[in-house]
Amino acid sequence: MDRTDISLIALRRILRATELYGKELATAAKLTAAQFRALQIVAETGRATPKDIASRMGVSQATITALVDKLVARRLVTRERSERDRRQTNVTVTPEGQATVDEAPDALQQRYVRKFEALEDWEQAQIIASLERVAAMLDADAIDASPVLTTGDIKSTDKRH
Amino acid sequence: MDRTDISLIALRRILRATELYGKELATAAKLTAAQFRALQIVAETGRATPKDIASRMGVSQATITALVDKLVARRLVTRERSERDRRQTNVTVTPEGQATVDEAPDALQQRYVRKFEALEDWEQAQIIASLERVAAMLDADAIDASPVLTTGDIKSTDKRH
DNA sequence: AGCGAATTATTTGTCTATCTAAGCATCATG
DNA sequence: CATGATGCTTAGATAGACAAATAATTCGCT
Repeated sequence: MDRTDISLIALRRILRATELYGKELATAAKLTAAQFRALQIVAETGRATPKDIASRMGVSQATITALVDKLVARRLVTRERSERDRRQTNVTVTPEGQATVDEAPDALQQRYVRKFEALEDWEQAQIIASLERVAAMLDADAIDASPVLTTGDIKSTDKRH
Repeated sequence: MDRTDISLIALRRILRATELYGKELATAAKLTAAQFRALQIVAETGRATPKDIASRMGVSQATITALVDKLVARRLVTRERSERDRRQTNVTVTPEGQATVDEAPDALQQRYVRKFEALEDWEQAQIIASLERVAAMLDADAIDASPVLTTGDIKSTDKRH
């Protein structure tokens, strides 16, 4: 088996682990994976418009409407018309919603974070270089990928507004 | 922003690119992503039982029944009772099904393969080491990750049977 | 040999996610 | 102010997923 295959297999393991993690996380939070992702996006900065959420998740706005409906019903977010532009809706995380995200189980990501931080400097640097290299090889271009898998203290690289 | 965050962002880009690739692939093949994945699994060794497919995809058998129904309707696979164990069903890829997999569009993976192979030896080695490192940090353990994103010439690391 | 338990697949019913198309309100601009 | 663009929602459709129930078969044990 050549190196290309080996790298694909490792990649595949990463994808699979992440997917399973998503389900695990969602199950523990009593939400579906999609709902949890949406909630995370909102919680990241405290609020977001459906449009933002849709583009971050790569789905249509209609999907977000339904998703937000469910989150509102669970009182994890609220929905209000924006003052600045009354076509827009602000989806705002509630304390409960924030708590749900914060109390997400100590699974994959935290495991990853802990292990990553335990690495030697040079090793961290190498991994970053490699991951960025792979990401560059994979994505055609300009994909929005701010850290949804937030570690809790990242501020979104604010984009227009 | 610290290194952990940077690495998470890169990881996120990889995940996203791969997800989008899945959709792209499926659209081109006129199948949904799930259907395509199932077909790939069957095509990998020519046949598979619903049980195998379910565990490889991480979903229930009931889901596979419905998925295989659709693939059968499109004549991409056939279904017959196994001789060895008549509780089992063999899902076998048809020439059309195989062709569908083989003719999957020249998108992400091939882009990746080409670029990866163009790298210097030391760079390939570094990427592999990093990816495996990350995979190990992410997956709890023993996750089946044989190359579904097959490059066309990988034989499954045969497992019991 | 025969009975009960386990395994494999399917059916049925329900829920969620997702899309497209269409609609409504609002903003921006000529 | 009329027109078109933008942001969101609604409506209707399809797909994926699960749990529970069912059926067919095989296995384990006495």
